[in-house]
Amino acid sequence: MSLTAQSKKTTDARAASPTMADVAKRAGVSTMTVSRALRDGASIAAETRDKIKLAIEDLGYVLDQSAGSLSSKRTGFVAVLIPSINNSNFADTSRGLTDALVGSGLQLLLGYTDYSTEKEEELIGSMLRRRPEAIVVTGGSHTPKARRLLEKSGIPVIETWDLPSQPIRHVVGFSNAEASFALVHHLHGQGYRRIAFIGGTSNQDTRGADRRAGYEIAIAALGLKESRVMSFGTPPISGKQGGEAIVRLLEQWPECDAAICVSDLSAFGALMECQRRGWAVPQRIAIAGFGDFEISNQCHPRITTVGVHCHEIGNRAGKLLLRAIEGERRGEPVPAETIVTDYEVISRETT
Amino acid sequence: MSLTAQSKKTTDARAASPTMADVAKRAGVSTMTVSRALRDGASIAAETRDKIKLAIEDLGYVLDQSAGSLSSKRTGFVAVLIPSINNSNFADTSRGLTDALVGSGLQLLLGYTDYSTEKEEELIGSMLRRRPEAIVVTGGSHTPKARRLLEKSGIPVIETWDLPSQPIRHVVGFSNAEASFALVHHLHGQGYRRIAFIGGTSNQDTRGADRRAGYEIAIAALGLKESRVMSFGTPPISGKQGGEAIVRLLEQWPECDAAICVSDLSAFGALMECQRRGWAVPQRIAIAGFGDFEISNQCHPRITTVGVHCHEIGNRAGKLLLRAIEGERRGEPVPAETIVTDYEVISRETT
DNA sequence: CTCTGATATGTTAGCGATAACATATTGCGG
DNA sequence: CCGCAATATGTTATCGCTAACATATCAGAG
Repeated sequence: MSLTAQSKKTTDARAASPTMADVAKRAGVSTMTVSRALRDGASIAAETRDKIKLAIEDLGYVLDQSAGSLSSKRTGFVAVLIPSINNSNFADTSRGLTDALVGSGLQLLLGYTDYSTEKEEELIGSMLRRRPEAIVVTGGSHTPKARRLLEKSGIPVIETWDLPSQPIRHVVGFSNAEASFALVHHLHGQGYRRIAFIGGTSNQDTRGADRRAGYEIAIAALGLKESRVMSFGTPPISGKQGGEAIVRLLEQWPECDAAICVSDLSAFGALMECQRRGWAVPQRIAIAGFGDFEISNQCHPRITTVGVHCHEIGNRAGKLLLRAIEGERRGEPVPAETIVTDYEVISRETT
Repeated sequence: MSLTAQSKKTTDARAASPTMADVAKRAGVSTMTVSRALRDGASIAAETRDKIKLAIEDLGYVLDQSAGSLSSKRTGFVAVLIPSINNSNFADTSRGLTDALVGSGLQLLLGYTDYSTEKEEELIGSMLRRRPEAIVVTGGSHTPKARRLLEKSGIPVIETWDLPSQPIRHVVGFSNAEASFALVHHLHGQGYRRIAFIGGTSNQDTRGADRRAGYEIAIAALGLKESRVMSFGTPPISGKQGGEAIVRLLEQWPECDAAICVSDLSAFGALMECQRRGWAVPQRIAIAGFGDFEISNQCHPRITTVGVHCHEIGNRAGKLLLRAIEGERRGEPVPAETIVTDYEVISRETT
């Protein structure tokens, strides 16, 4: 207390961050001018801008965007909910989104639902509290409350990776059931007749459930009498679980000549387990996956799978939401859009 | 214009989201009471709380946290920068962070640097503009400006996955060089003498560079005359690149009996390529990775690697930052802490 | 010279919540 | 039945920034 008393505002508690007012004062301009200098090409004299930049440097000033958003109603971010951080498919989708948003001033705020709709509901709540400018969710299956939150959010909502029968608004995705159906057809075309399906034990992973449904429908449509579904592990099932599942599968139905796994990861695990046990793939049993993960094209033998255009899903979702945000901003009506993305069976060495 | 004119505040432009004032009005209380009802155990009459909850339901009100943070100085999130979304090591670390932060009211805001310090600098800027309560970065290598930003940020800073010689503040990590050194020693102990190193062509990935440095030091320390470094591809190198690299390696140094790959992913690619070419692993050449990715324990044969405790790194970083935030809040001095995490060589079938 | 329309900057009034400080209201011991 | 502490609620003043609307300056047309 014996030292010189200083201005309360500037030296209170270990130097609170400088504000725009501090910068303005130092540069000898008004805060509004600072604000303008910090953003787009508002008309600012080069000299003034330089003075301001200097003051900012000197003070180590960093704009407080949350204060700015309160005033401007623009938070500059988009909420994106994906099931898991550790799935290259969704990683690709968020990469696609990021790519689409470059230069738009929008950032991604990612949230992970762990394949749980309850967790999704919670996340939607906490995202919405931060006022994103749009929200992208994975799949079309939500808790009633989550759905209500999305519907009333007042921002563009995009459901991805599925074609929900009752979309909330925009959709960018494909039919997992149809893609799975196509894969069964492909195996059938290659001569396989006793085709099994390996997946998780619950329907929490709705895309996994859809793929199983597509499998069942295809089996029936092809007149293959028996459907053989081996459920093992909580979705999303891991490589290890894929390995265990194929062992059980061949114990239960030794006559199987092909197995479709719910994802490439489980297909990979199944393949490795077969190698460990000396079961020739595809001679003893053919294996196919889903999703075209990088690993499927690297391992030996390479895994037959269904390529889904993950990056494109994200990219088109990103472009769509930019249009939607822009449209809403200028008060134009933005019609709900459904974009159906492509998929294709990629035949490789395991079938 | 012929319809009944309504209150400007409430029916302006397609129903702007209701505010706390709307809720307060409907519930017949003040905004402060609503604010209290929405948070921790402030003293609120049960009856009042119910009235408020009802009003919130009716209006579909969602708290605007950005407005709240402006006033309370608490944004409720922590910035986390990791090199890549598509690397299970970093995924595990952010999982560990998330786990540590459960119940603290803090959320993670993830950013991906793509192994680029320029991108990191940019991200640090945009993160800081949103006023996180702490920031966790990967590695100890930053641009000068990024470093300055972090130092002046006024929030707890934690560097992870490395032991920087001049830490900014807190550190949770291990020495990649040391771990790599240990792996070379292990291979040497198994009888391998002509050990090579496979990695990327640049030092952008500093952890990769550290691992190579550890390899070189070990080679010298063990008196193995020649160090054989095969650089191929821009880090982080993929499985495919690992596969190409091992082919080149054995063209250039056919006498090699072991290869250490900069990461498990490249080790996996190398292993698969060997299988494809009929080179027996580990008889023709032993292969080791780094990071103990799940895949290394699933493939066949299983890959020798170095287990680093990714989840623990994240978890301890999370706990550390909670302490630091709490300490700063109550004005206590928070000493810089360095937490060194463990690693271990995991010997499996490829060596 | 005056007027017009760029260009550059300032002023004022919030954005929607919360901190901090009142002010009722209640319960209960004395 | 008074007074004091605990409980429940209200008031006021920001938080740091930007929208919207002035205002000032200046070049060149008329």
